[in-house]
Amino acid sequence: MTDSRTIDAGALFHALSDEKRLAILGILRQGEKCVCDIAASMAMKQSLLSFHLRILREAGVVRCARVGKWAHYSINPGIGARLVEFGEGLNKAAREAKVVFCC
Amino acid sequence: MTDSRTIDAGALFHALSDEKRLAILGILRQGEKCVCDIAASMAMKQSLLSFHLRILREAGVVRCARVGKWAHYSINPGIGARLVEFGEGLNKAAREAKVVFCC
DNA sequence: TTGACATATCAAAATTTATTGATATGTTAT
DNA sequence: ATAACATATCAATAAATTTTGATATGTCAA
Repeated sequence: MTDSRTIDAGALFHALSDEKRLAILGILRQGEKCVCDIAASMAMKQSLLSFHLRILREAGVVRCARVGKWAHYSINPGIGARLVEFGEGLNKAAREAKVVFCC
Repeated sequence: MTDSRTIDAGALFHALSDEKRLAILGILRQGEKCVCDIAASMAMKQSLLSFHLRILREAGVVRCARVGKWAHYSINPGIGARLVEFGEGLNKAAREAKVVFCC
């Protein structure tokens, strides 16, 4: 059960921590793409691309729709909200932070 | 120049991709803490804690104020906004995503 | 000024993650 | 059925990150 609700923050951030995966995400910002299109704009071995796509997929960052022999990848709607939520949590904590000198 | 504006997404997400660092962040949500306090609630070698704090610090997630022999760590105000911004960018892209069948 | 303390840094070892090349799986066209 | 294609997976290696133990640095108190 790896849907957009069940992903843990660690896996999500790990998926986003790699430059190549961020580049893939950059390409997907334009819209849905099949693997061959991503490969074309990335100069990257097919098996490696597949590896990175899997990590993004399993972390819930992207989703995949198989259409015949092609795999169409797109940004998972809802993943942005997860990040916004996390960011707002940090904001809230930082705003309310009590500066209690502890030592 | 490692301030809250100049951090790159890769380093930021990498800092947040580790369970122990997320746990540290969880503790800092309560407010500013010195290293000894964090150590007390984390059962973790001092040198290892220092290592993780450095990664969080260099990614701009937390900041450190030295007070005598103590180091006070707190969540960097502004880091939440970075995440919110990134998340909203993804949301926007996902919303506007053209499903152009490419292959 | 010596000693105890808080934290940081360093080098080595352990662990994890990324990359490569080869092969497998499933699909479409012939 | 066969061949060509798109993508995924696997085992081996390479590279990066984390953990450990030891030591260094700076601060405070006696």
